[in-house]
Amino acid sequence: MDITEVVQRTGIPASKIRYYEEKQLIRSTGRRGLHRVFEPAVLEQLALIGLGRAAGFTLDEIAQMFTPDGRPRIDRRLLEAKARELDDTIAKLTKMRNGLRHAAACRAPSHMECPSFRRLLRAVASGSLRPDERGSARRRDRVRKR
Amino acid sequence: MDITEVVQRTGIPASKIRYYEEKQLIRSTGRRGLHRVFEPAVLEQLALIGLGRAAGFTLDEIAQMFTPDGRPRIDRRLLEAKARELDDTIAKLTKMRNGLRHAAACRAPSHMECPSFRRLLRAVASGSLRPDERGSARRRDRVRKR
DNA sequence: ATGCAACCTCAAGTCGACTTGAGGTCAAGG
DNA sequence: CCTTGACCTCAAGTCGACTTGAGGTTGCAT
Repeated sequence: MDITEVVQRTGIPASKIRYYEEKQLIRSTGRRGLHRVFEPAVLEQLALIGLGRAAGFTLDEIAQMFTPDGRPRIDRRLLEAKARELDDTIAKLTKMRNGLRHAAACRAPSHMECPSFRRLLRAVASGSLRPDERGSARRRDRVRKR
Repeated sequence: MDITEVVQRTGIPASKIRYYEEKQLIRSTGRRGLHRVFEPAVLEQLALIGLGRAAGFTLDEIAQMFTPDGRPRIDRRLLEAKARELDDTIAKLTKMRNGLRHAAACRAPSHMECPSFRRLLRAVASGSLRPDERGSARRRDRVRKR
């Protein structure tokens, strides 16, 4: 497979694919002339990277978790730690989603009158006031506006 | 409350608080001389912003969802859309976490032999190959390394 | 009244993750 | 054989979200 096919099958721009290769997150298996040649497995690897990014991990963290051929690294401690970060993130997101959903549905005149929304505020204020002190999943970056 | 107290109670650096004010995500209610004065409610608002960021929303998106005093905006359509983005993100994260957790626990000699991990790969490759085409939660940004 | 730590502003810098552009090479179709 | 369009490299630019630093002002304890 050449890079164009990878682009077509994944929707990921070529520049990003080259960048990932440069960063050692994936590998091209050879060249036809100048042109990179990829194994089909790269499709799965790219999807995995996408998932990792969506999960809030940095490229460096993803590089730590998986080898450039998409297999998980053997460091079980690290893997379990990352899983726990995700637990934490998932819990937060769930809280947030419930709050949003409720705010969207609620018919209270002002949302401050809505006990459910106030409950979210209290939970947020008590639980996660301090920003993640230690190694939770990382923040996301800028919007892709096409 | 002056900014120092907000810093102490939230753990958020003053620079960030000023930045959020500049960006209209929060408001200081006055000045004592030069010094900003904040209402206690700002603590909840900051926590809410933190939650939003952790959920992968950009500051602009958060500004859209909440007023500078921390109340949800009335646009129920938008709020529900954001909630759905979160559903999607949560589903991905859960998949990822399960994969990671399994990889950490699994005793298979190579992870490629592990049916459970291969199932993750297949799911990832089929489901989320195309990067979020439209308005899902956004990527996170750089690591804070202290 | 005086000092000075702590606040202020505003511009510039940083960081991760990419994208863009200039300039060059080459595989493949005509 | 000769285009030509798609690919290549490498440097520089961009974007969001902050942080840092220089230079200035001031609430408040002594």
